[in-house]
Amino acid sequence: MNITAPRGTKDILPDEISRWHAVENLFASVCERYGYGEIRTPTFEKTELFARGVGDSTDIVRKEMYTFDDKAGRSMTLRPEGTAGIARAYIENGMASLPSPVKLYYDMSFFRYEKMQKGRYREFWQLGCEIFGSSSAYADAEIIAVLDTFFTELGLSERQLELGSIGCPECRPDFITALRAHFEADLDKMCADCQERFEINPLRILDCKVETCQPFIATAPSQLDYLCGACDEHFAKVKLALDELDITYNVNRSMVRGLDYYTRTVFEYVSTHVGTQGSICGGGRYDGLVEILGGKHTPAVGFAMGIERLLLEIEAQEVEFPPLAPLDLFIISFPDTAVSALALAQKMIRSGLIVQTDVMERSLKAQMKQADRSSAQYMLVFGAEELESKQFLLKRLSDGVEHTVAVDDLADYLLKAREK
RNA sequence: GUGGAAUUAGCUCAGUCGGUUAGAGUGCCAGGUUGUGGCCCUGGAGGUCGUGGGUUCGAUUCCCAUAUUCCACCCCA
Repeated sequence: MNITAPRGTKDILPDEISRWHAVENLFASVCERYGYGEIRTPTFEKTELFARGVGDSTDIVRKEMYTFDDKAGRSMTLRPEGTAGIARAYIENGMASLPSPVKLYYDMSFFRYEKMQKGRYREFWQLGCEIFGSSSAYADAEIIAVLDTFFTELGLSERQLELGSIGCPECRPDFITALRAHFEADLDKMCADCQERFEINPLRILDCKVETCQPFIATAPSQLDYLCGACDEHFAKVKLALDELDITYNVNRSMVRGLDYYTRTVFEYVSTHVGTQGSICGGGRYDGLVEILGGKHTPAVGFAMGIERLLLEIEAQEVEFPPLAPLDLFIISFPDTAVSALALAQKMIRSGLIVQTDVMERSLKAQMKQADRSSAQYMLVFGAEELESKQFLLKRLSDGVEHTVAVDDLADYLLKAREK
């Protein structure tokens, strides 16, 4: 083995791709029914976009980005997430002048330099949605409704939605002050990471999993108790809308987000099936992002869902997919009819059928075996006699029943056979 | 970034207490006579035992390094 795929990347082979297509096609279908349009942004952007948009203090920006200088010496970065690039595109393309709200969805791959684990890759795919221009809690509710419909139609019955609010620039400082006050006294009894978090971002202490820190975290105040009037009202409205939509959720009093741009509503779909990477999908409101990137103040809300993790979850929950369309016909030929068989296959394929014929110049028996393994519905042997008579003995592989069909009726016959 | 485990055929795995040509199942290819598959039988191809060093008369086996994957942290989708 000479050259291998770079660490953290992987090939998706035909065997697996049908599941990807099923997920991606369903997602597109659901999004379009909710009135979202697809957007694709560049694979790399100026580094500054992520430094500003995602946040300098985040792990993503500090240690996980694939950053390089291009030949003109400009710093570029492979996109580590989608929202910053989409917000940039929203501003740059004057989408603010489109009728509000602007609803977008995407299906793109992202890059983060992380240590490999199950459900965690260096190039990974996300499906996501964004709504720009609405500050209403109903936009938050709709974003979650999109996901609920998607999961329902996918057949993913087991799902857990964690919901919280991290407040806004008005009320978060008060909460952080309260957090610091709470932890300060016992800080020396907590882990080294937490002591560092205390300085950099006390919110992160709430995420700590070290055993000895738990007692202090359990008694810590919650952002939910420190929401300002407007944030509190917003959160209540989101919950009300979800109740009305029959979407169950668990109010999580200690949710934290890794990206700086989140405000107010945050949510996450979690699972126990995808290793320690419990989060399948995360999202929330980011009212400040467009402004941070130089646009007009534009409220927005969105989510991103990891396709690889979703597929792990699908497998764990044994979700069934509709089987692939089977081969309609396998044409078996002899050396003197092989070219005619190719032409016949071409004709059938252009009628919309799925057809294969031998391109190995194999023996009759080997072709029969190939036809069998291809799980074709029908096969026919195309020899000199058939070339002469223009009649084929069509054999149904499931039971061996044979019918004589004229060449001109072949396509119709097979198309009708599909309907059974 | 920290700690731990694994790595033998395309795939799933045996095995060698250091010793001739490293095995199985499955998959792949062909044959079992001339125009009809699945089952069965026979044969074949396919491995520098992850890679590079070291110890040794001799290493796939022991030691070190490195790569990759997995697990726990960390982080996130």
